[in-house]
Amino acid sequence: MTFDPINERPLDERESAVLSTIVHDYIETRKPVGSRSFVQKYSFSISPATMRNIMFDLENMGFLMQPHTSAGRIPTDKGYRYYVNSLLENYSYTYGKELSINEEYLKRELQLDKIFSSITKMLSHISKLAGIVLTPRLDFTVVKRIELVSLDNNQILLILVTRTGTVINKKITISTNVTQDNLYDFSKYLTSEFCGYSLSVIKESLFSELRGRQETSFKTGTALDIAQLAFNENSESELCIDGIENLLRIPEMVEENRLNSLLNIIEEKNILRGIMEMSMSIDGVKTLIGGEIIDDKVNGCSLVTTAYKIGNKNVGVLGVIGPTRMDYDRVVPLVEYSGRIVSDLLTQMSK
Amino acid sequence: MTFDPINERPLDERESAVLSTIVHDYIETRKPVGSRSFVQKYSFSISPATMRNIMFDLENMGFLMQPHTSAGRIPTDKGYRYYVNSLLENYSYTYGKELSINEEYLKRELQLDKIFSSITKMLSHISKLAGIVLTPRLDFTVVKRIELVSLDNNQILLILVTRTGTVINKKITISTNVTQDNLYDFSKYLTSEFCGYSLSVIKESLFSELRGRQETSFKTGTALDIAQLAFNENSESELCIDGIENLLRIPEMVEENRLNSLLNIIEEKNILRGIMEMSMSIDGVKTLIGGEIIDDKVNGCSLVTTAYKIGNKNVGVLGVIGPTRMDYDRVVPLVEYSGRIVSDLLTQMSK
DNA sequence: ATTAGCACTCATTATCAACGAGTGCTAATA
DNA sequence: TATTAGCACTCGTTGATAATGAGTGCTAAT
Repeated sequence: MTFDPINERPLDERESAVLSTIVHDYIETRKPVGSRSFVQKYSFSISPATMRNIMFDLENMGFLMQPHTSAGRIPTDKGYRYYVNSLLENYSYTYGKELSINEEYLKRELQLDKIFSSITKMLSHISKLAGIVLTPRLDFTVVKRIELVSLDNNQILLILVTRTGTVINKKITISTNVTQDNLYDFSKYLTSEFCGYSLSVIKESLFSELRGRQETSFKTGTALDIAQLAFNENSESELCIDGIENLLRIPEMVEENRLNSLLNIIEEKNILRGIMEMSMSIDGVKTLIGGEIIDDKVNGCSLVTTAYKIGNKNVGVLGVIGPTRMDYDRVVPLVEYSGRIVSDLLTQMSK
Repeated sequence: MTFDPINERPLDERESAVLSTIVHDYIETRKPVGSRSFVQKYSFSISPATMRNIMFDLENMGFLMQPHTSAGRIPTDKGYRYYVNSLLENYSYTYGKELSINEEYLKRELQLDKIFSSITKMLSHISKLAGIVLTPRLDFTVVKRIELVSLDNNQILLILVTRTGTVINKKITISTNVTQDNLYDFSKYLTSEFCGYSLSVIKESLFSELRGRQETSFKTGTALDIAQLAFNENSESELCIDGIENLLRIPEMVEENRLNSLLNIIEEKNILRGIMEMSMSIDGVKTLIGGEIIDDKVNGCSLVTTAYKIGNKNVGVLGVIGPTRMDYDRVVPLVEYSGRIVSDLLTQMSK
């Protein structure tokens, strides 16, 4: 793409209004927008010819394109970008309760990962697109209780109760034989020592702590073994996606193989995770349109995300993925609102 | 439908061969089967005219139908039924490893419900249709350890370790205040007393047991409270479904609103659960074709299921749901084989 | 019982014209 | 100078018509 100073001038008021209206109309109807009917439909007080001139300019500046000669115009990615930007500028952040996210239901979820898959489901259900949630890294999880339960002679179940009241299970295998009573003692010790700390902190201090400890009813060597296995794994954040079937009902997704490219990206979760993680450090809603997601590897898709917090700290990202021609007017507030709900929920639970 | 004795005669050898081949061909091509090309393609040593006569008879008997006059024939549900029956008769049960179900992976799953959702995923992935699994009722789950962990002043986490080495969590809320040490004691008691018994047995005997008990370090009243909350819930089996998006890629599912009726049934999980439960008492693969699933509420779909066991006891059902025109030659062995794998796995894990 | 022959049906495909909504360009206008 | 009317042109969509071809049922001959 060559840089052309003429093409980079800011839009005047009328052009801006026209562009936004065109994008809006196209999102609504999925039909290329033509000058004559467009002027009529929106009662612009200019003639179709003038409209054509404006459209011509907007096309030259890269905001619009024609599917073929003698067809109306449709937005380019740049056009959508302009639309979304002005949407975000004038955004009121007062979206109502009509989204009806069932907080009570979420609170009752016991299993940590289930909370997030529930949120994913809700996002997809309300948006009628695919919901996507990046869970918090376990490293940041603050632990309230640590319990060890003997399963077999050499298998131990580690149960972490998090500050939010959810539960993480992990099975570990050791070589030496340990009695349940020993484990009770060790559990007590761990809980009293590390209650209130995050997993990453525990990981750091546990080993030095253990080595320094003298009097114990439990062999230090075995304790170290257990601790190592229990806390040493680097706990990645997880990526939940749900509602892909919604995308399959969207015509522009099904036509051609847009679908395939999208499904590929979705299956290669690491790529998507990387993209999501970039939103982690940003407050507010972030949109990625078309090629912005990942250079031209995915076409015709947009990703709307926002980070969610525990307290003041951004811990994860949630959002929606769908066709570029999605209803940003609804999706952006939905994501924004969901982010706040989830933040509130998690913050409240961890008190 | 009127009963017509002529229509109920058994098929002779040639008719049988023709019918099976027609069904087979239609499953392969999704094109109505016409006499002339059909005779050619499969080198039948009869003339198209004779083939027409046979087809005419088969149509009269209800095995075939014409989408419109002057089109070839396609199978009716009854036709599919005949095909599947003869498939099952000659079925060798020696299907190979090419299905590549990742047993090792499954074994590592810690959370009980995750095992079954993994199995569901695999079924859908391999069959390219929707996988469906009815999990065992928790009542039948044999418990190996029972642990109680105090969360809050009045919240307790119940952890059941099952014989298969998986874990069930449940949060319970009581009114009185209990210390963790008390809970340790109670956990020990519960484990020593009920290790090896199924939840249903525990439920029955726990209360009388507790009431009869005299000397205890733990107030009997509170223990009863906890036990009641912990074990009293009637634990239904769960229905996992995955891979619906596969169905959306199948043309005959998308055309018309077949999809809707199917999705409705899938969302009303109770209906489907009832249907699945009927397969529980049957050994071997069970197929339900078209209207057989549930009288004409779902059209054009088939359900292939088999029960799976722990030891000798059927505990759950797994299978595949897809269009009536599915590849039974592959799906039936897949389901059969998966059933055996899962049975082996669960049986082995519970030793 | 089988088959050749024949008239008939009907979905599919190709062709072609008419239509309409769109465009760019030019010249007249406010 | 910006706007607009007018005009020739493009091109996807629609609808009618005809040709094609794969299929059928029926009848009579083998």
